[in-house]
Amino acid sequence: MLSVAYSAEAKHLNAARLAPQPERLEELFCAVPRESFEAGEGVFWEGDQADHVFKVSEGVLRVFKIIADGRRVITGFLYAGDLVGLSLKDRYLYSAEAVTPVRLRRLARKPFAEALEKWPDLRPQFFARVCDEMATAQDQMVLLSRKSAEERVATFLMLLARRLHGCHPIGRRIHLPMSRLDMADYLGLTIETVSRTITKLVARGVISPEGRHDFAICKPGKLLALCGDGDSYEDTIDREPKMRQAIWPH
Amino acid sequence: MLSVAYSAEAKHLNAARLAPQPERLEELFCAVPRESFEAGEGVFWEGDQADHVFKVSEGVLRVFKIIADGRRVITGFLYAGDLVGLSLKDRYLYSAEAVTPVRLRRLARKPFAEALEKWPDLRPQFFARVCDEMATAQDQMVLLSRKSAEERVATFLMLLARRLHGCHPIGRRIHLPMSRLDMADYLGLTIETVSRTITKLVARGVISPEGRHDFAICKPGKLLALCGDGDSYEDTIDREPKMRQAIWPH
DNA sequence: CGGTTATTTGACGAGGTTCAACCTAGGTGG
DNA sequence: CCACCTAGGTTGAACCTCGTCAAATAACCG
Repeated sequence: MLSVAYSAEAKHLNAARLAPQPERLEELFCAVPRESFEAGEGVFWEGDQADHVFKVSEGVLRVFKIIADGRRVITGFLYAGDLVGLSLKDRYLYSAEAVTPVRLRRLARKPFAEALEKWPDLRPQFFARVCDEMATAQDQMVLLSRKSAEERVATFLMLLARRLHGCHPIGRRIHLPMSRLDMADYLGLTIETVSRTITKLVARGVISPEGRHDFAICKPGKLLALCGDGDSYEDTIDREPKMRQAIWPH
Repeated sequence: MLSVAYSAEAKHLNAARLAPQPERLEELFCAVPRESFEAGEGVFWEGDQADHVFKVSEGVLRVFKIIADGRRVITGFLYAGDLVGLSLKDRYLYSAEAVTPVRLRRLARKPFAEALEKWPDLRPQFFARVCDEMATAQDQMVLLSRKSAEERVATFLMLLARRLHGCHPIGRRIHLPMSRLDMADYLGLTIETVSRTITKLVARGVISPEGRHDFAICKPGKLLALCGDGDSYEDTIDREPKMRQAIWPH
């Protein structure tokens, strides 16, 4: 935890002192060896002492919570380069499991926090990561709160497309490493609804299946429109009066 | 307020010198005057340059996003003592409006960031705030993703009860300053469903209305059970085997 | 007191879930 | 090399929760 950082003993700084100053947050992790996890294997569990911060180096991780009756909510999928366990205090708020075979680097919280104290340049980078995490969480709240099944699936596909090849996923293929159940638990739907929605998108020629876990995006514009994010300019103008009524009921 | 007294005195003593080191993050805000907003008034808008950080000093704020068709998602309600605009980069990710008449203090981002650099003691406090924000966001994702209308409303009431008087809301009254529409947009429901659900809870004697915006919690245990969080210890143990099966489908 | 807005209540329908059957791919063993 | 087996995925039909539309009621404000 950050609060212990500035009172750290010298011995905790040893590793850091020997290492050159990292230029980027990610480089902190280069010193430690990589650990491997098989698909389905757990990395840590909700409620565990949050001793470590992780950097995914290969593969995909799912992060989730369980509530009554065993209902599961996947709050995110993490890809190579993503950091896990940043915005935590003493306990993990969620569990993490490997979706695919995963390799990751583990850094104890203490040296991580010490590095942040020692090298101020790292702090904005750290902060930016946390902000991204927050922004993602907010988008997910929007999705879960107000989007239809179709919009949810479209948004998810768009998200993966963007992650895999920048902002112009035209005609590109996307790979869905996770099961339909994972998707469902991420999108707040059931596997059946996810499956049906995908079928519908395929039928309309928006995407085209290339095996069960790969799709080609045939109509990226259409897919974007289906996300329901309403970021087109005309839309904004057209709905202004209606919005005012809805937003400011006073 | 204590923090006001501290600030005034310290400022006097250190007139021409460096500002005094604030003991707490919140005290940073004591120097600036309070601004007032009427109910329904906007404080900042999604997409605006994120120049300031705010501390609510009185009243309740709602924080929300708008998507296509004017659909609104309220991502949070902020009460006295809460900080707004912490986990942001250059632009606000959401809009903020006053639910009730609000008084708040505004601090420019730059001095805020400088204070964080200058006084390391503030950083863990800042970090803790951000973590709480994240934890809240995750709980909200769980609510929106997997909870029934009844569970959502119960969770909301419980949240307010806890905020108003600690962890034991037995027999206590809660005040809902926001409209049913606000509640609906926060819980991912419609006003009608919110209304009906409340009516049902009243009919079952779980809560009892005292005007439209005040309720007494008659059966806090029952209300807690209705939240669907399954956070009782026995529950966790009992469902362990079932969970494992659900979590690792491989 | 009258007009306005928020909330409640009712009837109905749609979107999504549930339950169940079926299909498909990938792995295993004969 | 093929048949079988199994887990994951798809499809169908009934059901149900919640959303929609409409009207009634209750609080609010001048």
